[in-house]
Amino acid sequence: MSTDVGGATELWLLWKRANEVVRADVVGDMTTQTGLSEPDLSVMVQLSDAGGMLRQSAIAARLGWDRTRLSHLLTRMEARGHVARTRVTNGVEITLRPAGQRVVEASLPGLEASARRHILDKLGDDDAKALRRILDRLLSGDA
Amino acid sequence: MSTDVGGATELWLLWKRANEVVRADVVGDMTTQTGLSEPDLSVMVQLSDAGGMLRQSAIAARLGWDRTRLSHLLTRMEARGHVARTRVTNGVEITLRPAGQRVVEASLPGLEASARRHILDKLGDDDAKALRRILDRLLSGDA
DNA sequence: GAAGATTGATCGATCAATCTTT
DNA sequence: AAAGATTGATCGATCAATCTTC
Repeated sequence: MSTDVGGATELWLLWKRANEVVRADVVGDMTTQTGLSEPDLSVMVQLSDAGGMLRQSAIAARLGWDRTRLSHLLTRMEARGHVARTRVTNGVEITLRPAGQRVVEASLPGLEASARRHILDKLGDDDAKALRRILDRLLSGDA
Repeated sequence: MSTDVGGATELWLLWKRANEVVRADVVGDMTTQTGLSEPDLSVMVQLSDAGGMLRQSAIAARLGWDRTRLSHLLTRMEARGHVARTRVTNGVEITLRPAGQRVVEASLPGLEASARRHILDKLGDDDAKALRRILDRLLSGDA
C-alpha cells in the first residue's frame, strides 16, 4: 500500500519543503523587525527600485501577479499610507509615499542580512553560483 | 532614489520568483487534472506513503506545519470524505479513507509528470543533482 | 502542567463578475 | 471589443485563546 514516490515527485516535495522553511525564516525576521508583510515589501521594493513610481500593470508584470491580487493589496497599502493611486491615461499610477519610502529603506538592510543568513551562508560559493544559475533556468519559460 | 538591492536580497527575490512560478505551474496542472488542492495532496501523500495511517502530530512534523493549520485542513478533508479522525491514546490518528486513497493514486502519475516537466526537464543532470544537494543543505538547520 | 488538538476571529489569496477607458 | 482595474464572495492561512488527556 505504500506509495513509491518517483524521483521528480521527490524533488518537488523537497523543493516545496525547502521553500517553506526558507521563506518562513526570512519572512519571520522581516515581520519581527519591521512589522511589514512580505507582499507589501515586494511591491515597495519594486517601486523604490524604479524611482518611486510605477504603473500598476508594470508592478503586476514585474512580480508576475494577477491584477486582482495586486489591486486588493494596494487597497490595504493605501489605507496604511504607504502608497498612493493616481488615474492616468491607460491605467493607474502607483507612487511610493514618504512613509512607504521610509519603511522600505529601514527594511532593506535587515532583509539583506536575513537573506544572507538563511540562504547564502548555508551554501558555499559554488553552490551559491549554481543556485542562481538553476533558478534562472527554471524561470526561463522554455517548457 | 533608486534602491541598490544587494546580492543576497537579489538572490532572495530570484528564489521567491522561481518558486512562485514553479509552484503555480505544478499546482495548476494538479488542480486541473484532479481538482485536488496542493495541501490536500501533501497530506494524502504522507498518509499513503506511511501505509494509510498516521498520528496527526506525525503529519505535522513531516510537513513542518503547525497544529492549527493542519487541524483546519483535516476538518475540510474529513468533510470531503478523504480522511477519518480517530481519538487514540496521546492524540488523534488520521486514516486515509478509500475515496482518499483512490484520489491520491489517481493523482500521483500526473504529479510525477508535472514535476518532471516543470523542474527536471528544465535542468541538466548536473544541475538536477546540484539542486538536490542545495535544497538539502538549506534544510539542514545549521543557521 | 505540559503536549496534542480544537475553535473562533482576522487577514490574505483566489475566482467570477463587473466597470471603465480607449 | 479589448485592456486595465475594481468589487464581492469564498476559501485557505495565521494568531490567540481554550479544551482535553496524560
